Amino acid sequence: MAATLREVADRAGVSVRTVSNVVNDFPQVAAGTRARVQKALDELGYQPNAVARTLRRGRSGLIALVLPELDVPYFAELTRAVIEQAAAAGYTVVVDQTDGDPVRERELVMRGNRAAMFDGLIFNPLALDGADLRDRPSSTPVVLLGERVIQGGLDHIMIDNVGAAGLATRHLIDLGRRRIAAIGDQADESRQTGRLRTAGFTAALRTAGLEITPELIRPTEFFHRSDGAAAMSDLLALPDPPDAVFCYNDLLALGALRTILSHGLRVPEDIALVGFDDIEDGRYSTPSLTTIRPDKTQIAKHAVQLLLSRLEGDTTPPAEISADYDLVIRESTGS
Amino acid sequence: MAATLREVADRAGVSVRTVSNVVNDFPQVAAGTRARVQKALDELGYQPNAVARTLRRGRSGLIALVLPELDVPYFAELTRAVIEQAAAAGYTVVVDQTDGDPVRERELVMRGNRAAMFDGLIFNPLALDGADLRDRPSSTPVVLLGERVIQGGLDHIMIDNVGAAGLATRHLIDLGRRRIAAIGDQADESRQTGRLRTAGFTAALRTAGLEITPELIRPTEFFHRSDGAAAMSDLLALPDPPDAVFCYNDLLALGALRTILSHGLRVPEDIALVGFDDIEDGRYSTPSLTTIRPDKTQIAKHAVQLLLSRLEGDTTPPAEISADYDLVIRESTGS
DNA sequence: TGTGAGGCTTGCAACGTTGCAAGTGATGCT
DNA sequence: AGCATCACTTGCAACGTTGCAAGCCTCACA
Repeated sequence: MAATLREVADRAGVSVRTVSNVVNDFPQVAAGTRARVQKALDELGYQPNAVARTLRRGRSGLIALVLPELDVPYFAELTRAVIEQAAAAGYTVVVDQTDGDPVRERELVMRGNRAAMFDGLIFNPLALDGADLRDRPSSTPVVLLGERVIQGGLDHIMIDNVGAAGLATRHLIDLGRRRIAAIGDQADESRQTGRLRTAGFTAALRTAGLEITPELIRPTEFFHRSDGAAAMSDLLALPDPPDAVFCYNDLLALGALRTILSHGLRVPEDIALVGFDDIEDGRYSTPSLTTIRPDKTQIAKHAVQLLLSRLEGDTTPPAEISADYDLVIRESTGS
Repeated sequence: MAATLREVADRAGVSVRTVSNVVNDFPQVAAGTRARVQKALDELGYQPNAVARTLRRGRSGLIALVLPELDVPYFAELTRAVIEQAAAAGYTVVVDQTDGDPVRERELVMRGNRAAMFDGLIFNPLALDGADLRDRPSSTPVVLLGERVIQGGLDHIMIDNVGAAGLATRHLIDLGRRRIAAIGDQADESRQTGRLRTAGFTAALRTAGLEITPELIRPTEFFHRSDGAAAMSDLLALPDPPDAVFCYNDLLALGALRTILSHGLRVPEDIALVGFDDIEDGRYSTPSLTTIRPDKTQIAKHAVQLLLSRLEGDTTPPAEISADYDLVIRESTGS
């Protein structure tokens, strides 16, 4: 098992170099020799050693996708899109999850191509910020995903969170709701997603001439179902509960939905609900979930293309690309 | 950037070998030399080249986890568990998804350690069977996950599907339900999961003296929400619809739930529902989902430990390990 | 002063592959 | 016959690392 070029060469009675030429389909090989070598290759079941090849060529054909949490549906769905895009370009994606742990993020991202065997990195940071990333010792190209504001210096694919949050909020306003809550604000300065969406939320309220009520803007530590359920409980305990809620992602919304229904209230009649991400779960909940749909395929496509162009030596200044999004209206706002 | 041992050695005025000794913390290095080398290492920001190291050492510290679909919550949650277990042992997991495509499965699994840079493989096949796998040319250790019956020859972690399906079915019988349906049977001989669960289902009915009604056993192509929704529509269109449904995974159950509720029926009053897998979604649906909970942590732990023991040269005969499971009763069967 | 031991450092080779440039032998042309 | 040409094949070196065993130097002791 595990034949090397050397062994194949001995069996075929040629030099190692000639076997390599056959394996790599170089034209300058006589038909007879090629056949003889091919026979030996088949008989020994030769498979090129990827590690040696990578060392020699300086390219592994692997790109790493580093995400906070794989079992968050948004990331799982994004991962699928990235794998598909990369496969189309002949690259294999390997995925790793950081749980947003700064130590782990740093470990994976900072040690560059020398340490890991990846040609490039697509990275959605939770804890690391621009300063951390700028002085990476490595020269492996990196493309960043997600909403953390990185002050320049690196390629970055994002969506317009302020605009998208505004769109979601306006939809609730247009339905005639006046006491609108938000779930998912984040106090922590380093978590930009929540802050940007809150900015869009309040801007939309202000534009509509509605009052901004701090008690209706609920922070959460994470964006999980349990956070949404807990925040919704708090909102329902208010003397004057909201008649609509904008949740900063679909998991929060699904958690909130569960809480609302278990209090005997109806969605959307009593409380209208909008989420964010358009994960599959939200299409099958009852009621199904109105949500902001970021174009995940586009995000993946941009990320992979940008990374590959860097791999091919593109040295244009770092790009900031905004992906499209739209509002998908479903039952939770009463379609 | 990307300093090599050679460059560090030149800067510190020592040999390459000595730098290597410092990097690897060999004791036989004089304190002064060590300090000087360490200084050079720091100044150049040296990071060992993992590819060269792997080539030399024959170990990469990477294990691959190959799964059908990453955006199926069960697999996403299992992935988290595997990553955690492997990290505890100092291994990094890279994940790849096959979509159950035999070509892709073969490509990833058959070309062995020579081709990929992984020390071992944890593989959940959908399409490949025992015969395919046995004559792998590679010597990379593999541990199989999932319910496909592999006729010996490889390590395999599974759960007792027949028993688990029987447990779920008995629960419905104990509730007094008499017209019990199943969703997720699979005609395709190669998809064992559905067949095993159907075996457990019918065995439980038979034991309880209930009749087996073929029209109540609905096959599906996949185990996705949409398959569950469609199958449930068919069941509701029967002249005499069921009063309980056992779905072969939670996604099927969530799809079925959506269909039931949208027909104005109640769960569990009109139809009781049991799923399988215990994904997080089922804990937050309304009603929450009664389900079979396989011990994912245990599966991951066994898989990683077995793989690592093979890596260390364990040559005991291939193991077949059954992981634990239990029944979690929630609202969908009326707790 | 010679010898051995011990502490520290080093050169060589190898992991398996491929780029480079040179090598071989046969063929064709003058 | 002599020489250039062509088609094909090959050896060497290198990618960056580490195992092995030898080497050097100093020091202690006789």
